[in-house]
Amino acid sequence: MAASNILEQPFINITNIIWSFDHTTNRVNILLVKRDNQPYNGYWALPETFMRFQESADEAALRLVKEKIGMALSGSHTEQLATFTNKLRTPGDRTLSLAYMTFLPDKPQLKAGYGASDARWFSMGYADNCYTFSDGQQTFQTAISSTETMFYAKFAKANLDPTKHLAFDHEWILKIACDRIRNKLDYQPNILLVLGAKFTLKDARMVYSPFLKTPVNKIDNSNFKKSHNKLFTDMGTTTENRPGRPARVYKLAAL
Amino acid sequence: MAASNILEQPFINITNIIWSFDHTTNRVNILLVKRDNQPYNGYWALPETFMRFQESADEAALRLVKEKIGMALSGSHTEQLATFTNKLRTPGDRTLSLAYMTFLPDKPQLKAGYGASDARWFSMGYADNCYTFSDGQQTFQTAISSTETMFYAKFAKANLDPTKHLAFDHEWILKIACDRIRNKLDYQPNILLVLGAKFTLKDARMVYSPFLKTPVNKIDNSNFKKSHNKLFTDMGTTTENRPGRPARVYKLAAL
DNA sequence: CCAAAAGTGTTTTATATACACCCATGA
DNA sequence: TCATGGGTGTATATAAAACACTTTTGG
Repeated sequence: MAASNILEQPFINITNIIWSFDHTTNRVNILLVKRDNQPYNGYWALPETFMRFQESADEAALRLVKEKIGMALSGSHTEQLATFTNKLRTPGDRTLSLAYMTFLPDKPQLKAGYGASDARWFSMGYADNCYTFSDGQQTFQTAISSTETMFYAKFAKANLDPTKHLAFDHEWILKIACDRIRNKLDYQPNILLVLGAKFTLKDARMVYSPFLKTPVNKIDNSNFKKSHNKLFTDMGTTTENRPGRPARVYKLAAL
Repeated sequence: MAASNILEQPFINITNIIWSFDHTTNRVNILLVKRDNQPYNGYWALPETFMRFQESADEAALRLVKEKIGMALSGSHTEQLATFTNKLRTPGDRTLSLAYMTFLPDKPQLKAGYGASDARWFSMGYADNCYTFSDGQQTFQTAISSTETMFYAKFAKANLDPTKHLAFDHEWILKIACDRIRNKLDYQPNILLVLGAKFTLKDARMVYSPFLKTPVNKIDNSNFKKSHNKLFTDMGTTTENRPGRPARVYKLAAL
């Protein structure tokens, strides 16, 4: 595609990291799509859309969720991550990405199609230097580089294998996303919205686990409750048919 | 792929909050310019520029600094704040702002001109609900609203007085900026770059003071040192000709 | 009554706050 | 040697971490 428009400004792209939680595997997930167009044809990538003239970026992010998963959400589930404008991030044309994160209250089945050849949930894990996302067959990981310049310097030189790497700078964007969520875990854990309206403390610890790179049973429930009870509101008790004392349920406290 | 038509995507604007420190008044300052074109002609505003096709947003922010103050800076003095895309933020045309912050190592004299009818330093203070910025004649303040929707709802209805209010949503952008700096004061106080290469603990406390909404002498030097010494590197002692023990000087520790 | 799941309490340790005291310099 | 500016130390309060213990359910 040839540059450019009259204004000589880059294209504006919305990139959305869509988070969910699988209550059977107790794992945090993100949505990845397999690209069906150039550039990076055949690569897995974060869902993207171009921004339209008569919408805000937040609205575009929500439209993307509706297009990909057919789920209408309120703005309270979406937040801005950052804007990525490095010149090396797109081959050929200049495109900048406004990155958002959406926290789905459940994990819907994915329909095929919608402009991509495939769309799947990838469950989150962690390694020493990075976070991992796997669908059982393929595993991708967040960028290792710690600074933007380091990342793009490597990135521009590399010829990426589509079975090991995501399209564009999406491994960098994902790194920024995971770091951001981790930093907000102790004062504004919006990531818990993936648990739906109510959750138990164990649910919450299972969400925290990969971000803290700590197994769930290593996160002490007593201490966890004490340090986070300002963030949660008690909503009563569950009635589940299983051995053991029923757990209390909480919701995120209003800021 | 759509979007190559300029009518289908908003304009991209770079807004830069340029911070400095006045060593005679011991006050933190920001640069404001008086607009000389529509919209908001005659209003004071944050410095802005349109983004060019062959530059990153970070480069555009640095170009803006060079145009406004004639100072060539490295990227390490600039950081991204957020991107503002609300539909109500610009009358008529849709324009989104990529907001950056630049921390100048000193406070240069401002030359007139450069596309604005005036450009001045405004020194920072604080009131109960907001931060204030004054040049001695006029005082502007950061937005009072606590959420984005609240701010823009009020903003769209108001007919703003140019002697009391900044152009566009700049009072909101400034609020986000001050809040961000405040939050990072205890783990990544880049705002201290306004003090130049070296600074004393008292200098640092004078920068912290308005963000914490606390008078300098209420910030205990002993405790301040203990809780921030991981962030600072000792660089020796000053030799100033004034009564009192010479202060140690520090620089920001490398992350 | 036992095992499983969850919640409570206590001790230890680290960090934050308040405040008293000591040191180095110029006049 | 005194006032001024700056650094050091201690005692107290508060919060974090580790871990032992009690409660509630199903079988």
